Amino acid sequence: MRSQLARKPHNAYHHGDLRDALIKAALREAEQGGAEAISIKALAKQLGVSQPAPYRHFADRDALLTAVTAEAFRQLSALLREAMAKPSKQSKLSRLAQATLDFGLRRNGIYRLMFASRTVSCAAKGSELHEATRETFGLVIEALEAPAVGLLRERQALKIWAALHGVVMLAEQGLFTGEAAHATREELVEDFVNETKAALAVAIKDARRQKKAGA
Amino acid sequence: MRSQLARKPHNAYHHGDLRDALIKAALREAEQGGAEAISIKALAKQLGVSQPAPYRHFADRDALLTAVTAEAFRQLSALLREAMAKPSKQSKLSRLAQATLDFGLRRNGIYRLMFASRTVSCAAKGSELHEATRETFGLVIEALEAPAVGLLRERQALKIWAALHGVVMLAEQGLFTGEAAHATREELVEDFVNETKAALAVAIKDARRQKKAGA
DNA sequence: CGCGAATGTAATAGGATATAACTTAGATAA
DNA sequence: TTATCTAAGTTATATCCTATTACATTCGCG
Repeated sequence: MRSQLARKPHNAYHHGDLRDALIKAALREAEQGGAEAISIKALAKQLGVSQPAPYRHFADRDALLTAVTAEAFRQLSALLREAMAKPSKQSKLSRLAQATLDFGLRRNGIYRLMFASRTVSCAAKGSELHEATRETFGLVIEALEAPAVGLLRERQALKIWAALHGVVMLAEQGLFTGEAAHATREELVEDFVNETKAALAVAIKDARRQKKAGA
Repeated sequence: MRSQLARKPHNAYHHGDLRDALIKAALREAEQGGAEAISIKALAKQLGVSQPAPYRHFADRDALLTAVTAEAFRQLSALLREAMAKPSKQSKLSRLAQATLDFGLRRNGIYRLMFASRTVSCAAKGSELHEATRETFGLVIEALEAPAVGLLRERQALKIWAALHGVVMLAEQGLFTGEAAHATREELVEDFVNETKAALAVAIKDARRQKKAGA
């Protein structure tokens, strides 16, 4: 649907590129208040168009939220890619993990929009959103820097990804302030990272041993 | 605020015990659609009272949501307590973990209400909701069946709690359907449980060794 | 019994989603 | 170049929801 030709005017209509403007403005709104903070009416006013104008680009509020969520996933992917690319003495996985935590805490509302709503699970298989989430998860697998031994790699990716989300979730709930405040979020994330590395190392060794025994 | 006397009529006013009825009805609504599915107007209609009647018991929608969330946490606590109490060859931690996963998937909407909104983090220290969440987390610590060695026990509780939530979250997002579907949610949870046990055992041994060395 | 607080109702304001009918601008083709 | 078609936007409106205000009822207590 997005025109790949005509780069400059992109979708230049009466009032400019409303579709993209809506997504960007909605992302700004969600930054603090999450999905609830996104109001079609308010966005329209903010962008200087009439209140029903957005409905020319999105069937309903949910459709807008879906597009916004997809964009958020792409931004997260970009962030993770960047974190993994920059040279560092830390491992790729560690950098990805800390970047995810950072994203989840800094862009709190966006994070909730992405992971705490049912938007994602309703995304159809070929949809923009589905592709965006798969891309992000692909980076997690990449960050493991492990060969594809059986299905173990995917499993470890799932585990570290789950653990990361749990930490972000608890951090936002304030479970780290209180008697357990001694364990910083970063420490817990590093724990999970190390456990993942250890489990992967063991699994790979096992797989090689089996291969050798078989050969 | 809850009257501890007058058990039978409880708070029998004009139309019965509206406050509790609202909370229960709201929980029913949230069961499927999460917090968004809770409409004060609809609840009032359902319970046969006028639309503004609920405002006699809750300052606004948020106040109702907070009370509902607290009730949900108490229900989760009861479930976990039950799972931990029943005799089984599995460990307490394993039973707590699987029960949490079960709750998160079965009562999807309720779960999102509890963990995916900002309601909890806004709960003041002595509030009903805050107490309810602390009680639940207390059960996690209890399930570890570990002595209070330094702060390690709380840290392990945080970690397993975080990991569990991550698994529920990803499961609801459908990340387990697809190429990674081979790893069931239950398997991942059991992985985390075992890692927690292993880490605890090591930590306790270390702590004892240090104590002995010091003595 | 009667008074006051707790509880509930009717009326209403205000904000949000969404649809229908009409208008304008931009592209396309005879 | 102009007629026309379609995409994009506007005004008006229906519907739903939250929330407040002012008024009515009923319960319990002195």
